[in-house]
Amino acid sequence: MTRAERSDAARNRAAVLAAADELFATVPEPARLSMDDVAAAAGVGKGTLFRAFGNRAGLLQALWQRRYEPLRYAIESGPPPLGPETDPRQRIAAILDAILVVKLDNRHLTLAVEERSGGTSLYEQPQYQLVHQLLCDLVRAAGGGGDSELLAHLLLAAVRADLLNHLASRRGISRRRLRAALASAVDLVLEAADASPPSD
Amino acid sequence: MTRAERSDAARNRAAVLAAADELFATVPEPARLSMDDVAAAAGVGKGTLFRAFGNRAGLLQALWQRRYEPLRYAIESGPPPLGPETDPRQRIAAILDAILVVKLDNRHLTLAVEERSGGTSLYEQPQYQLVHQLLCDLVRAAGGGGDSELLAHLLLAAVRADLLNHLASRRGISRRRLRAALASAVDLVLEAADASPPSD
DNA sequence: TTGCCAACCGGGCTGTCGGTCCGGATCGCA
DNA sequence: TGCGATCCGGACCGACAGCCCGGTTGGCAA
Repeated sequence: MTRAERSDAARNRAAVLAAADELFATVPEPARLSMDDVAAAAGVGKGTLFRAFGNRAGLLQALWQRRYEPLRYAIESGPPPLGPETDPRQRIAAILDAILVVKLDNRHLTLAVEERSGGTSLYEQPQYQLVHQLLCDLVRAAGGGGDSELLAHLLLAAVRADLLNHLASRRGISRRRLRAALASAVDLVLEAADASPPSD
Repeated sequence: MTRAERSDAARNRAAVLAAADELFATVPEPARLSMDDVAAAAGVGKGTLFRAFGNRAGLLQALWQRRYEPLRYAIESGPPPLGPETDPRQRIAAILDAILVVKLDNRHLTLAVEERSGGTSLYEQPQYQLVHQLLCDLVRAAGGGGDSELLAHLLLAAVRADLLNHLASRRGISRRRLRAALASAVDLVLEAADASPPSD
């Protein structure tokens, strides 16, 4: 049984989240943003920061979760095209498009979140595994005859933060073009998967 | 004009390459392999190591280049299916398959190479840009009607080192299954791109 | 063979950063 | 108002990339 958080702890936690959010939005290179920076910006000691979030990854997870929460909810129990009542193929496209947009809107943060740090890679994060599992099911439901598990990984590889960041920030490719290309690619893969029946 | 390397420098350079190759092949977590470790294993001072390769990224590049060289040569001027005389669509498949295999055979090394370190991401490496450019051209030549530049990025995203490492090492997925899934995915994308004529 | 100097060697040193620690302050309940 | 559990904060630690510089060595010229 975890006891309720003391009021000062809650206050500090909120201050850290706010300051970190602000920092990640403005800083040019998220990897260069140190925990000391965050603590200083939040007007809080480093110890406080680490007690509240465990480690850097924990802080990043907390930040990302707040950003991702609305989308997660929309996918789990919202109306079409994200919600469960949608045709699988359209839902896959809608979900990937939504993820693309959220990641673009939070480039630096997602970049930091997906950064390999410690021993944990992107693929071990529960966030990733959840989406992957969902996509797996949807691909199967959409009649994909191939290796749905790996295909789901490939779909998600298309919206990796560093790729998006490179294309959008470094190369200056417009959001519209990115969305169009992703939609087209997804469409092609699923369309074709549907056209060719399972071989065994 | 760069002067020729002194013989002791060449010897040390070779010792470092050999030792590092060995280390990256055996170590479980390449990110944990420090420059001190490499220097010690090579029986060389750290200063020597940094003078020879500039920084960690330089060492990794040198190691990777040696591994990648044969493939690069085969692609640039070898016989089919990798060489220039191949039908574009088959060549794309062959190149991606070959890259997949090389990366699987040098998991830890490629993992370290593609690790984002300093300010440079995978997408800024000349190695990547070369392959990307080639794939671009091939996709166009294969009659892809869509955004060939972005499509080439998506194809390469399918063989990212951390994805492969996760699937092969962590999840224990067989090489055969990986190759089959990749081939199938590539085929689907190109097949479909070919079937649907350019929209504008 | 010898002398000379530029190139090279090596490992100690620095700066940075994630993470820990613990004495002191604070909260909240009785 | 008293008291203990909880929390605060910044000094501290270990790890690591990269720099520095006094000492050494290779290789050319005389």
